[in-house]
Amino acid sequence: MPFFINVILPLPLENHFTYSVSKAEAEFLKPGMRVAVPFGKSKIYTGIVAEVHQNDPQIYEAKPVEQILDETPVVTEAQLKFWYWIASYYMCTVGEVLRAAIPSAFLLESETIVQVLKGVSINDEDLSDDEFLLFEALQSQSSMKINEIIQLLDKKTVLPVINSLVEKKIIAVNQEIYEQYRPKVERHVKLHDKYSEEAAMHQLLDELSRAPKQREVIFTLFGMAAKSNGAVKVSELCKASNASSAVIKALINKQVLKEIEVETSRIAFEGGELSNMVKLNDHQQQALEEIEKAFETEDVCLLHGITSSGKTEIYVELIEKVIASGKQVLYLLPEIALTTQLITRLQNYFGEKVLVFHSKYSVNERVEVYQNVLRNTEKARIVIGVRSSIFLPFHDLGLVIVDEEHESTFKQYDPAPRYNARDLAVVLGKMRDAKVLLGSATPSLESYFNAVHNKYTLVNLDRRYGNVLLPEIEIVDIKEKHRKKRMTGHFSDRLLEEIREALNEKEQVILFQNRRGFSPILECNTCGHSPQCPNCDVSLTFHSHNNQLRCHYCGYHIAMQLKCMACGSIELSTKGFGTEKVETELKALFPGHQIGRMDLDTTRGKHGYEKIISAFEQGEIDVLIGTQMLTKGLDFRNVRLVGIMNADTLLNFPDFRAHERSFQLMLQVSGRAGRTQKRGRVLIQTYNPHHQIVQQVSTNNFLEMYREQLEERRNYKYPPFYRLIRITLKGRDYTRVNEGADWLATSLKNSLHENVLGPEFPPIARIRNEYYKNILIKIPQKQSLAKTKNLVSRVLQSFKAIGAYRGVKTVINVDPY
DNA sequence: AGCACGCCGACT
DNA sequence: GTCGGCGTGCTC
Repeated sequence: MPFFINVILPLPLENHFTYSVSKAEAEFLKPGMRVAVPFGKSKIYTGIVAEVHQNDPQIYEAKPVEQILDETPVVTEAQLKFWYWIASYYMCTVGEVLRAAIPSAFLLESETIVQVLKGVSINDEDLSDDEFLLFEALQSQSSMKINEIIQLLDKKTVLPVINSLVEKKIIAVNQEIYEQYRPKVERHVKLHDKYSEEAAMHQLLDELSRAPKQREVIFTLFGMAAKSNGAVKVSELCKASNASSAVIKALINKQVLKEIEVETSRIAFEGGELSNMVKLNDHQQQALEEIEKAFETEDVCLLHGITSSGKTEIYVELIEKVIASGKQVLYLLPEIALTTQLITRLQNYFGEKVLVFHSKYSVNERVEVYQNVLRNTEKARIVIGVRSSIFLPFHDLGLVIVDEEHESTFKQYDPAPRYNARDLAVVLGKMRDAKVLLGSATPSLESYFNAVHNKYTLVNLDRRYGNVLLPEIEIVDIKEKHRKKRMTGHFSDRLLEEIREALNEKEQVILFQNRRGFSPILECNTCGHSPQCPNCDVSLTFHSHNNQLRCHYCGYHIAMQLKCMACGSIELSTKGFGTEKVETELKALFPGHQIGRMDLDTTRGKHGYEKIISAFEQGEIDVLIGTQMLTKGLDFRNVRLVGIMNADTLLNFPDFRAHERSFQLMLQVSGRAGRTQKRGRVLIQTYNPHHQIVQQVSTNNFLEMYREQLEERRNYKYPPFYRLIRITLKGRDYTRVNEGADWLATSLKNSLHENVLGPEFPPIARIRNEYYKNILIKIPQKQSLAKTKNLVSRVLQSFKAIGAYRGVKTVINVDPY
């Protein structure tokens, strides 16, 4: 009886694919192993074995697997189960989950390689120009990839050329599979074995008497090798002996030194003293005890601890106990780059038991982290990571901590799977019998609701560490200030006064300006026209540092215009304001002080953030202007004043979570002020000083915000009372998108009635020349989630079958955030 | 998602 | 008349 395997391919395809294997292979293969399989006419993909079975697929003939890539599974059965859950909940394919879940270096893809056959003689006249060009190129390069050929011939369809040459028996094509992961090797050298005898050694030194540099190297090597059993890193030897690598190379050539390559880890913890456990204060101790007590019977706990109340120390205590019991800990953070301070702290406590899983890590680094977790090594006791680390192959997970659980970056927006790592943490916790701790100074309404309704246990921590006072929050009515002419650019007299005072006392200031999306746009004073992006429905924004007009959505840019593009007038002005504008104004107002800016533009590059942050920490920057990224986890000691330039842009955002977000954001920024004994001050500039959210921020009244917003959510049927599924339609053809959206909404309304909203154009209805339209489905608590999703899939399937709506793509987002 | 096969416009 | 564009359908 023949054997088969079902394979998950990293593609957005619903079906599973069956391949045939031999009996021996069937016995060897286990779910979770990688196999290379042919797919389609010419491609080879890496897939994960989902099942080994003997059910012959009657309707087609299964192809044999190309190659087995693993000796042991790289994906555990528990992970597979988790993947299927995710695919079903977030309405995507398992293949898409696979893509997101394992490091891309694990997924080798085939590359077609073209080579000239040996000993062919050709007749020029038999070949077309392109064929000849390719043949010529292959004379010098021996092999070429398809992409290279496309570049060489400068056209898209090169296959006919290749096929023709294959037919003429001039070239051959091969599939090559690349193992992308390469272990990192370091060059070490040691003394050649023949010098182990003392006599030989003396002779060598005599021989080298006329080569002082080389002698020096040998002596240095002695000194170093004593400590490291023989072999020494080349780079270190160079440094220590002050010799160039040429000297060492000469010694290697003379066979005095022997070169060896040592595999090393890219993710090693680089030394550093371990610090002792911090002593918890009474409030922290109490919170810790409450959490531990809750975990005796409950699975999920929400820690509501105000900013700088010392949540991290509580985490550390919990982690300590969990790893002592031999289990693993996952610590999820919204953005790693912004929390280097926290990572350093944890590494100081736990040393090399901590692994970090970064979005900016290279593929190789990711593979190493993954493999350490898979092998359950000593390094992988604690993993700190961003949302994707929820997919790591934990063996024995004891605790998942989701820090800053309200953060929207836990939700993946694009591509599928559009998962929320915070929610998945709770699911994973259930599946793996691990405890889950959600922590935040400003919990999300959803989590707080769950806590209030006894789904989670709520633990409060409302005292700042060291009893630091909460900052004093002052609201500045800029409408009033404008009327009284007390504004200088975007600064009110109050704000300027406070900045001046802080600077005089050599203290630092943070100014918060929401998103660069509100950067200045160019506007003609004569006709009011402002330059638009040709591909998207947005105005181009002005960037002064390179004097460009830029689209944030597609990257389109043109040089700054001197004349209005519509009427030719030269009277142009910039409207709206972003971080750049604030910076310019401030520099003019405080010429003697260092002013820094932190936003997407200035933090580009691998160490962008760190540079700015450390410059601020070192006091090289007096005033730091920034966007959202300032709000997270940074702990600056000397910040006296935080200014929120304009609260209204936040509040008026067209989203049902806008108010909740504004509250969270403003409170988080405020938390940056006065983290030491001296009381900090926060100034909020707004046109709506009586807005309830602004008021609630100023009185730090989370509960009132929670109750009020919850009431709105109830009234307008939003989470946590209703669950949401958003369907986005997009396509190049405006009419098709429109009509398709109408059809889809109508069909859904047939069964779901008033709980289908839209279709509506999103705020930006066209991006990269594609038109967008949204349909929102609201699911009441008592309505079955699974049944609703089933219905949605069925309707979508019929939609895709309608010819008139061809070219309209649909995107499903479950629990949009 | 890719990629091949198939049908219509701008060139030799 | 072909070359080369993109639109449709399939992939175990």
